[in-house]
Amino acid sequence: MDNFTLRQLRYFEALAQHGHFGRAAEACAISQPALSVQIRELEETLGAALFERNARQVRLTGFGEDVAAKVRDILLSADELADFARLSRDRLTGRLRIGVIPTIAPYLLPTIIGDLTRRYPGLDMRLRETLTPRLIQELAEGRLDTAIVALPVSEPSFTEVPLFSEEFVLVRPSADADKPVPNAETLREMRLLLLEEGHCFRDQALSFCNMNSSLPRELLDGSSLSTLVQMVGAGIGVTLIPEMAVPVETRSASVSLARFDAPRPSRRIGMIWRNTTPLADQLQEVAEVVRQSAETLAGRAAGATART
Amino acid sequence: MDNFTLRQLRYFEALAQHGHFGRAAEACAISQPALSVQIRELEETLGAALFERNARQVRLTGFGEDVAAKVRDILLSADELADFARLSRDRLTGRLRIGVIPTIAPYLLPTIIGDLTRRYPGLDMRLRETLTPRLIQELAEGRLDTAIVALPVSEPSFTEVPLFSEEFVLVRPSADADKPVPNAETLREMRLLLLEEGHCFRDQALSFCNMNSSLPRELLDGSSLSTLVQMVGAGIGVTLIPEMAVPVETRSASVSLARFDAPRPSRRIGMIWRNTTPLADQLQEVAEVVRQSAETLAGRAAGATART
DNA sequence: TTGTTGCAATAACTTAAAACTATGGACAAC
DNA sequence: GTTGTCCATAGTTTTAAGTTATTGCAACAA
Repeated sequence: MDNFTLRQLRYFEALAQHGHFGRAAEACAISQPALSVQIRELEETLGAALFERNARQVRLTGFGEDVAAKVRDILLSADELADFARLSRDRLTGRLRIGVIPTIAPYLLPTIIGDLTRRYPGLDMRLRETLTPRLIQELAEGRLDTAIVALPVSEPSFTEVPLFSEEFVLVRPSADADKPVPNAETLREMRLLLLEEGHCFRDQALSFCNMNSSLPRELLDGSSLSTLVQMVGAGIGVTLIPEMAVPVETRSASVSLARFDAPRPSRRIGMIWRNTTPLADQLQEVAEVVRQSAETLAGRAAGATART
Repeated sequence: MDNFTLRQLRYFEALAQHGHFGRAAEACAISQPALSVQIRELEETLGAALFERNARQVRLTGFGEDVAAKVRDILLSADELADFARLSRDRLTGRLRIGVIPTIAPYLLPTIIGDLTRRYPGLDMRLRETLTPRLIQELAEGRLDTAIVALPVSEPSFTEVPLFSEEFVLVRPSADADKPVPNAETLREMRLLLLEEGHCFRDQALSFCNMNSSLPRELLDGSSLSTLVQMVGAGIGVTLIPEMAVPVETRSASVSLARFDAPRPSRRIGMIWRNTTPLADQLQEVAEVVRQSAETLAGRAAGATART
């Protein structure tokens, strides 16, 4: 087996360079006998003499010269590894895999991508948009580093940190703009358009009306908030969308917005990660950046809602 | 400073591969706590977590994956070094720098180059032809590994091994073929052509006649044995050449050869190397190959002399 | 020859590193 | 709860690497 050590290779390089045991030892900050022993052991492991010692000088053998070239290569790679580690230390770097639910992703991502790359230059951000159960699964399997979802998730192996709350806004045809704002009960009488099954936002909306997802209802499910708003604009029914979606989704559709009276429906959005992730500290930082991005966005959204 | 060890890198690779401390430790033939400690120390040296440990599995972090790639590279280079050493062990390999004096080189080299490359495939042989003093200097300085010269050299720092003796043959014009063979005294009366100063063979020839090199003589010095023989052919004088040169140098010239009566002039040819060279064992082997090459050559030379 | 000097090797010993066994604590599964 | 798996920690022993002191060899000057 080849059990020489990196230390021996460093000593070897020093001796090859200085051609003198005493000075090479000094350069390595060890005593001359220590160097002699390590060089001898390296020669024994390799099975051939690396140096020719004579009374006036220490010189590499032909074999030693060949070895020296390879040793330089190894030590260079080792130093590069150390450098790489030093540069990565205490810094969020390399790959960061973030999962986001579909009712957040289109509105929040454009902002946070910019904010995060600005905050962490050189970060290789990989984004995944899918439904909560899959995000949870991928996070548990280590295929994601973190996810932005609606809280609570209640997985004991995950840490949750709240980011913000967002209220739900009623979207109804422009014609209804002057009608009174319905409450949870009256909403149940209306034709409520919802996202298809699996979206957490669907359940959150239903829960506001105290309705059960699995009850037989006359339903028209949309695959995205955008679709739902278009359907409302066509006079097919009403829907709820999260506040954050308002500026994007109601820009071009002829619909009217209405805010509920208290208790207003809302949901809490947060970040989750594995309890065991070594990135916990850095993810706390990321959460803070996301929180601020969302705050900025909410300000704009509120403005948009007010104008409508 | 970066003081991780190759051992830690090997353990790291095993753990990255197995994803399980117990099994990785087994693969490394150490106990599980030993592995845990070494991995922890590697992580401390690098300043960041390499693995995420949880109850069911051990998984590389993003940083760990980057490190794993670099570690593979380092370990590969280390293994290559070990392989290279193992292949070189006990085998004459790589560069071998041989010096030869000019009165031997043209006759011996063609044969021994062939014999040595046949005997040591992959040997990178580098030949140097020059006068003895320079060979000695270059050998002492480590710019040659060995030299083939006339013995004795009497350098206490060199080891000498005899290869063979060769007699000197008188070369005289064809017209003199039937004259009696001169002895040392009568030779002194003839016009003796010699190599220029610096060639050991010049001194060896002179010493046979009990003449001093520095004595004022009517001389015509040649720069090679070939030149001398041509001059003899032109009737300018007589010369001595070593037996080994006979087949090559007298092939085309119209000269006659004569062997002296006892005591015949001769010289001993041998190989020398630094006492301290680690190649001593291999050079002994080389000497044996050269000796046999010379023997073959001498047989042919004797045949040629007889025929003339 | 005979010190003397410079330098690497060796010896004897100490300190540091790495291994072992035994045990503890977290967590998932039953 | 209880059990089993698995990694971390503790305490101890073994091995590796370093120290100082000394020896031995070769070169050089007297």
